[in-house]
Amino acid sequence: MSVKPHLELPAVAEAAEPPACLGRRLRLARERSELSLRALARRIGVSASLISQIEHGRVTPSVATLYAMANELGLLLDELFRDNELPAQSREAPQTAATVQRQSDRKAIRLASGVRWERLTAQPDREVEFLYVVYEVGGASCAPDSMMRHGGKEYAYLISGRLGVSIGFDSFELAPGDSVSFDAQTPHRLWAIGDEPAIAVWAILNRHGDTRAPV
Amino acid sequence: MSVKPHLELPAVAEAAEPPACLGRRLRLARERSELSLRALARRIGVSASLISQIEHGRVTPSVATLYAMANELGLLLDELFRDNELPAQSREAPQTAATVQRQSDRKAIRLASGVRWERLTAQPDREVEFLYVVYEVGGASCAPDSMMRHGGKEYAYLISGRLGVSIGFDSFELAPGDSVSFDAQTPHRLWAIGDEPAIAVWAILNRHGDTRAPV
DNA sequence: GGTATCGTTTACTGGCACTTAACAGTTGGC
DNA sequence: GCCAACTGTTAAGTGCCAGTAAACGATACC
Repeated sequence: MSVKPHLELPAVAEAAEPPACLGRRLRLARERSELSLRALARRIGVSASLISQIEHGRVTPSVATLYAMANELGLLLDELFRDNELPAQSREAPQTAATVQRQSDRKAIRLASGVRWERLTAQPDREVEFLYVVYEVGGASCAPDSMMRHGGKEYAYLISGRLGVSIGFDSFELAPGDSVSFDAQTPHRLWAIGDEPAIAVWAILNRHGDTRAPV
Repeated sequence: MSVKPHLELPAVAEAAEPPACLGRRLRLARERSELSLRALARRIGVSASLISQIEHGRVTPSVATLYAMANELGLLLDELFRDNELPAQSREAPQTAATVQRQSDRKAIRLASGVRWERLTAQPDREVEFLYVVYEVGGASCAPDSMMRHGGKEYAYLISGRLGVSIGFDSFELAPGDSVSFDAQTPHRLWAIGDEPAIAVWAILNRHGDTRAPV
């Protein structure tokens, strides 16, 4: 990062230096979203060539640009460049106990309403559903004028975006870092607020009968 | 972001523009960590004045710098600048049902071993512990040569950093986005790997007797 | 008083995050 | 065929701003 001081106290940590894989991931995400270079560029107000260069690692974007890209592609900044490179090492670890669920091979389902569920447990679990949920912009857990009811309890932690939560007659707006928990018997509805997808971790307990239907 | 094109297709979304509160949050985080400007600056290899300017919003840092700062302060990039400003609005919402737990007023406990637990539920919950856990660099759930056993089941989703997981005789290394789940009866141990804190969301189910003790 | 800290501010600059423009490879319609 | 409209890539140039050093005023301790 920039010129090193000549005769200064030694810098303890170098750290930083965005990983090389960052560009590759951005490209993968963009392709997954089926956006062309120019389409994405227009959406976030930069040139197409810049995107190309970023994806090729020729330049590192500014925070603003990177942030806008991540937003538009519905992915987390942190996931984006923690861990340098998908580790071939951890792959070698046998899936033995089958307790670990890698991000890359989660089972996912898309709901029509603009919500994506990704199961965080390797196998289906009878007691708990542990989920990574993405509420796309405009997405909601169910139709605008209806609410859910089912058995069990729900716990959620909002990672990013803004999530609208209606539980019974109360409504809340969650910001990243906020969390909710409630009895799933009371009618509830969740939806993304604003112009970025809302991303949350959910734990749903004992939804036995799973009478999942609008009340 | 930079000069606007003169006679070009209109940019659909402006987006981006790091929020003004970013600096304030960084400062709060630094003060919470009890690091001086210069100490932090030295750790991440930049000048102290730069940090000051960033915290005052006079400049926006590069990704590398911001990333390094977030790391050093043990906070998430996404939490850092999604949601512009702590919303006074959501404050006005009555804590009525007491289901929502705001990030800012979580109950936290620090374990001696370099692990911080923050409770994600507004009240203690008898069935489930829903937690935000930070494993500081070098932090671990228990002593290096010991493991935990207790009742119930555990579910974790790694938000950032790297987390070592030993369950029974198996060991794993989790990358951000990965998750684990296991029966808490089998001896287990968790620890941060690498030079950044590991941050995870945990759901711990029915740890009834809570005979939390090294096996 | 000295000499550590602490955080702040000024003035300067070098690099690089951006741009535009031209490029080559497709698809598809007529 | 050949134009048009799209894909992504690259070269060249520049303006800005993320970074620096250095001096600043405060507080604190001996």
